Amino acid sequence: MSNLTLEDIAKRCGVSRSTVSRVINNHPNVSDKVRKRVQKEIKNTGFRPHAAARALVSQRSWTVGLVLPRSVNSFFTDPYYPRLIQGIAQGCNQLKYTLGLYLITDSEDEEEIFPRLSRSGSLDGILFQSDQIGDQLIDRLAQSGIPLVIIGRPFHNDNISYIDIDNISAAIMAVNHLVSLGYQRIGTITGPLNTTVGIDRKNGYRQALQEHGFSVDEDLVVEGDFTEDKGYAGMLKILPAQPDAVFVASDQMAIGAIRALREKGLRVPEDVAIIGFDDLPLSNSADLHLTTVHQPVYQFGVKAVEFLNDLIITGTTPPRHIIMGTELVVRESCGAHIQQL
Amino acid sequence: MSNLTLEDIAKRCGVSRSTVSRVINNHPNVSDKVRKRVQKEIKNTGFRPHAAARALVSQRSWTVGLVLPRSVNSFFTDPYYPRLIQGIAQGCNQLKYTLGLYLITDSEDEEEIFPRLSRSGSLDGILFQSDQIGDQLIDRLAQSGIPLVIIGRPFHNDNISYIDIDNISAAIMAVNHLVSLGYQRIGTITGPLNTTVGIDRKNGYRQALQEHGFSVDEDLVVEGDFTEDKGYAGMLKILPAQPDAVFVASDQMAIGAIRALREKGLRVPEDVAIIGFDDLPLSNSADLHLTTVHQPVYQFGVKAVEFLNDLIITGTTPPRHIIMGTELVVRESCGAHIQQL
DNA sequence: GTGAAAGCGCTAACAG
DNA sequence: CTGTTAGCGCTTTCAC
Repeated sequence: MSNLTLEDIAKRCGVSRSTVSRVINNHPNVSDKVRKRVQKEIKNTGFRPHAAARALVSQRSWTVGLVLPRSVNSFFTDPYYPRLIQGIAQGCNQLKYTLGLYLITDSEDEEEIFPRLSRSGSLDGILFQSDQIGDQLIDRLAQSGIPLVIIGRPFHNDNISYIDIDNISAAIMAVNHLVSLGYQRIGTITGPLNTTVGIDRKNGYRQALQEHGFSVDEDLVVEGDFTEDKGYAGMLKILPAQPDAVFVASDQMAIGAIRALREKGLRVPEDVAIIGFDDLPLSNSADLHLTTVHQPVYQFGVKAVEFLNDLIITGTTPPRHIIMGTELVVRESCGAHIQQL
Repeated sequence: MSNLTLEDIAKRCGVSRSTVSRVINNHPNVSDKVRKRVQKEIKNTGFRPHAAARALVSQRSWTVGLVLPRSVNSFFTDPYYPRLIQGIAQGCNQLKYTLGLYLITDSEDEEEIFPRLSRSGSLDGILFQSDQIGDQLIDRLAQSGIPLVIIGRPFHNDNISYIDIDNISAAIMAVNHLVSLGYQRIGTITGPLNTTVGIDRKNGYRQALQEHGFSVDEDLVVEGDFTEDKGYAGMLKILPAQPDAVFVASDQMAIGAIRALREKGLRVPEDVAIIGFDDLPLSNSADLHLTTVHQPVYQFGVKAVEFLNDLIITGTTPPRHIIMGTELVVRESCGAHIQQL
């Protein structure tokens, strides 16, 4: 329908196409009278400037890419990603970017995606979910010079911009809380240990324990992958070691862990206290008042886009790191309310 | 990095830019010798044609948009959407489209998005999640002539292309199965009744009952919204009417419903049989062997993109409708295995 | 089989 | 304040 061009609008208004362009881009140098006339015509005709033409001449596509590697297998199982994507979408809306979504699915060679991402003119910048497998792709992208923000701390390459939460401190905070409540045998169900988030939270756990003079009992440490099933299985596996409290690296896993506990006839927090991580809406549902580390997922997404926009405008060097804070949300599953009686 | 142009490659190879263009686009009229030389140079330099320039001249952006209205509040709660998006992403990869994601978030006026979608040159076509609120946006989009496929049956406008599953037949199939197992008081927890999918599944339920000569007891019908919480609340609400079986319009709600049942000390399926809808991975987890209607969410997404691609190539008229099949997956929650003893 | 030339629709100097 | 002009990088006739 809208196959009008700048030229068409210009003719109808009896001005040149530059003037119309100026009106569209809010340049000051247009008389009010002409501006009004042109604006009216634009509105009446429903004219929209051609995106590709604009992108070509201005070398800005106003599109940013979000890359989610296939190893993010909790994508359709964990509410974390949808929430993150909502935040990112919101950030894009605010800054007038279009969001291009690049899910690397099983069948696609990760190699294949590089040309699509680096093709000049299609993306102003890239948001890339940190991931071990994708790390060499990240390096290539960084070298290509395209503005790039890694979501989460990347593996090898600290010489690159990223946004993350302080997972180590957050885990320490959680475990400290457990210690302060008097628990003696504190276990953990970790995230996947081929991700920095998994590693960092685990390290925080160890660090907190050590600071309090506890030794780390490896039987109390089980690797998970953020899925509920692994939370369930992890708790089953950890139970023989007789924990009195467990720091579970995601709420989704905590739900599985609590399910395992209940099936064994164990009560939360009386028999085993639980602290989760994420604080997504599900964490405080009817039968589950999970004490958890709140991370600002949505705001994190918004911020990531703002950060990327910064790099697009001001350049990618030197690399910068944004670390967002977390906070402990104390509800019932850690047993704090019992202690206060 | 890759600020090379066709012209640069041409020079290095001692040919014209037309020839390089031909090589890139696999035109036949290039001698093997030259083709090889150019291909090698492209590979060596890592040259990528400029997307915007290409889009401008060919009037194809190779991008399709996916629009998710804000009323889809189960977006970050129900695994359905992530799975659908995976399918769509896969379809896009196959057909070499980039996927543009348009989440309409609370704060954004739905009006505001129309210009972004209809801006010429940015999108080759649009996938739009059916939704009551968005329906007028759908009409405007359709009128603008852009290739458009609605995901799910739209509300008022049958004069538009859409892809859906046969929700009515699927619900009938589910309820028939319950009837054939001898249940007498079959209830339903519906989807949101401001969506066609919610309405259709409810109508299928009624229809099946009526075909078998059952009257529809309104106390056995409760409106839900696809979230687990509403499944939980819905079951609590329906319980006084003493159902012996309940058709729950989504697995996510079924999980909540079963939770409610268990809390009341009721067994599934002995006391109340349950059939869900979706058959996402969660439906067959450790403690939950849900009988459910399988819908091919992932393939549905792939198919939607293929359909859209068809419209892009062959034109949007006349509108076509694709209806994908579903099947009943009998597991334990409906009690069929007990009957067989 | 290959090159020259035109032009997609727009922005941004540069004149005036 | 406004118009003219020159491309942005590519595809595609049209000659040869």
